[in-house]
Amino acid sequence: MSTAHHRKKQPLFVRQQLLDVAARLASEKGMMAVTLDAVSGASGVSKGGLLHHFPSKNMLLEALFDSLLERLDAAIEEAMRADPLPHGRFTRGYLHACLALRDQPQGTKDWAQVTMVLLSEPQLRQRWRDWVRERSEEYVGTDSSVDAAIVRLATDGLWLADLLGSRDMDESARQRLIDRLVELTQL
Amino acid sequence: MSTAHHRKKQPLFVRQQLLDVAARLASEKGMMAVTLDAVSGASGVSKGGLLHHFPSKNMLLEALFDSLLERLDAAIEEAMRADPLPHGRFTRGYLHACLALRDQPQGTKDWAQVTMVLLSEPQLRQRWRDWVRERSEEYVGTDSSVDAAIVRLATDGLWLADLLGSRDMDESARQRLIDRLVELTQL
DNA sequence: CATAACATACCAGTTGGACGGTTTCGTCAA
DNA sequence: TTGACGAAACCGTCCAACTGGTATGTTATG
Repeated sequence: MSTAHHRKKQPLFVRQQLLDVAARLASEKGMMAVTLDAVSGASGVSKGGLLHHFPSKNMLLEALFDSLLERLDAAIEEAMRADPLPHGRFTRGYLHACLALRDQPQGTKDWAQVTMVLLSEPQLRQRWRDWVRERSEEYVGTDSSVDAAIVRLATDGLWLADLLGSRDMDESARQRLIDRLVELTQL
Repeated sequence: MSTAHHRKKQPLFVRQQLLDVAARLASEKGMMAVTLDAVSGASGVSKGGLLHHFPSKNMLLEALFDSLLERLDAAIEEAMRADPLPHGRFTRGYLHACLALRDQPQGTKDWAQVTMVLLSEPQLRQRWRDWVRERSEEYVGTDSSVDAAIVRLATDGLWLADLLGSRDMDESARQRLIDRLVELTQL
């Protein structure tokens, strides 16, 4: 669809498109709706083509999950660069990265929803666990206070609340909550 | 399996057993593994019998989710009864209920994991959203401070960390974290 | 004996994925 | 510049296993 004026094959583009479609299906219809037929159908790519890019369904899911993690890493790194204070920097980066990812409509639709859906598969849970462990080891010097842990947990909770659409909180209350969380990282 | 010395048919027992098996499959193998064949096979009940108790797969999933919510409600209520201080009582009840549910091996294996897996289906997400909204309206008088909200979010995060098995935290650190959370509800 | 609680058999559609074919691409010699 | 050629990118078809669900039993229970 809409290859437009680019005539050359763009395998990376197709690959990304397949991931996007899989992500959209996952967030909108749930895990059970992510089938090879559905992905290939909704993306206009044949199933053979899909299986060329991702040799199996598991490979597709893992690739999707990895791309989400990369996006999160990039967002965290960006947030940390703008933060002069070392103490609790990673925790604040994690907080702001999660907040930033929920809004941007570009690329993968709903980052949080897709992540959640993918976490329902045990194999991908292990990947997440590894990610968490790596980070917590890396920033043990600056982000291991009790309050920092609480802020990170609350960030996960916020992430969870967002994806479930519990929109009972107005923006000002939300902002006060975030301010308070930032404050907790600095204690 | 193991109807033992009870000769009479026990439809409620069978029903509960079916829910347990579905829960175990969900938490151990993920959402994609929860099929009617798998549930009936693993429980020793025929598929016909399964579909007698739950007219469709959706009905089964919804019933399972409802049973989890009931369990959570009961645990919260129990925790709240033991709490003399009105201010922040629901938040503390929520915290302690989630902590209590994760340990007990009886009945449904891993409460958190199953809940998470079920939340990957959009239809069930709506049920959860309703649950949250009801509670937040009911306890608006005692549990609407910023810190209480943070504690509830952190509880969700803790719940999430537990289910992902991020076991990097030792018990003493965990206890200090919980103490701090309780402290925050009392501010 | 009516109804609930199961089991057994069966079905049409879907599933993941294997397979062989066709087009496009990069590259390197002539 | 060309053209050959192997690899990469993709398509269409086929299939066995499985899917959720129905229809029809059989047995227990009140």
